[in-house]
Amino acid sequence: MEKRIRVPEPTIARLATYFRCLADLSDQEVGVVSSEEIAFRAGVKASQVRKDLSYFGEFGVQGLGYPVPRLLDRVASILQLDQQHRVALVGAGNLGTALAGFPGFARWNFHILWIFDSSPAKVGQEINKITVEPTSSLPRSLAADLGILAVPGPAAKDVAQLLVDSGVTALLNFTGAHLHLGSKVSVRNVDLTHELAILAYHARRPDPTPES
Amino acid sequence: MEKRIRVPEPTIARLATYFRCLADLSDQEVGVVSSEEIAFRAGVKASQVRKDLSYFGEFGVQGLGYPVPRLLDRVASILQLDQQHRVALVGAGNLGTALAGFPGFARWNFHILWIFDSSPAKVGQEINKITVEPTSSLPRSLAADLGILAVPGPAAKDVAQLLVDSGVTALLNFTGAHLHLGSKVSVRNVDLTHELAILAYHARRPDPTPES
DNA sequence: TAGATTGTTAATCGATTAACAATC
DNA sequence: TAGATTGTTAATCGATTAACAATC
Repeated sequence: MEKRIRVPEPTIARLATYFRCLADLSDQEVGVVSSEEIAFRAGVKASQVRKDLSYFGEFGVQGLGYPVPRLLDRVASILQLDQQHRVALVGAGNLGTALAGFPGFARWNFHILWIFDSSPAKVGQEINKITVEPTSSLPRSLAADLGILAVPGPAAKDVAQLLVDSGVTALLNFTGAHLHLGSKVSVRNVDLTHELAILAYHARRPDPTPES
Repeated sequence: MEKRIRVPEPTIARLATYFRCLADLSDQEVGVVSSEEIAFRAGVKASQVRKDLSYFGEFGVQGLGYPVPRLLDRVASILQLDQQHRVALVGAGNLGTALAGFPGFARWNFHILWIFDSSPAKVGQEINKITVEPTSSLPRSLAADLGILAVPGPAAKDVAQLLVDSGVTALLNFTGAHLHLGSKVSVRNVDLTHELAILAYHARRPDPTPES
């Protein structure tokens, strides 16, 4: 790799998949793995794997493959999974509460350290050892790098801005609202009704059988 | 539109966004809307909107725009949001319970009618008026078109197969596992740790300032 | 009619894939 | 060395965008 080329977003997403595969291989004490094997597990082409990795350096040994522990470390470092991430969660309804206890987060080094809700009934309660604070206490300096939005749709824009003003630079948005927060803030939207709608389009609709 | 051309997957995803915008416009009693306005609300280009719609027919009036009620109907029909969808949910943990009560679903015509869990402690409980049944009662004929997988990762593959054997043809998968279920079954993966990992990559990493 | 906006074609852009020289 | 697999280039593929004729 010579020039620092822009890394495609799909590459980043696949890197997370590779990370999971590599963690599995590492658990199984596999020492070396080929791009072919990673590709098979991740459901992509081998050349895709090599191309994706090549954006970040050369991690393999020709004729052999990739040393699992080393590659796992490197991928973790690229995704910054080798450092703790402090997460602020807004919305302590059913979804927010489920997210607060989501077992996968801790294993990937994500730690929800703040929970906010606007309902006085929720404020003061403990969820997963965290005391729920009033959303009205925002904005304030939070030392959080990530934020999760699990509030009702109409509140989304305001709460998102409160989080940004509190220093959060990346947001996971479950509200279905379209947020415009400027280019300094990354947003990933998880829209559950959208997902079901896409599935509804496909359900029972056999892929067009090419006739002729 | 003449030939039945393959519709790109991103187009389907955007259609769901347009649907939401159109529903908003309809609530506001707006009668006609331009591709420009839809595009602005959806965060895409106007030509993208027109291209996306053109895969399914001609819904606009030159010089004027699109009649909102008619277009809303048509988009709903394309996504099959004009008919009820029966959903089977497996996994009644925190996440599953939150999904069972997710307010957005009913509004989009998705109805969770079955909830399964493998834990005897959960079976027999009522969640949102639905009695939790044992996962071991699957497979059986379910009259569900969609399935939601909210079980722990290791159980994912088996439970997915049980749902498919029960007649489900589309699956929303929260387990993070990579499912291979053949081409007749659509799968959408929602992987929360992946999303956070992608955000972690971007957090505090200013977009590469071109330094020329 | 003049102005506006669609539907569609063609150009552009960017990502995926195949192919292969480098090399362990 | 012979066999294998990487890293990278070039070809392919598919989606986005711009442009504009059609037409309300």
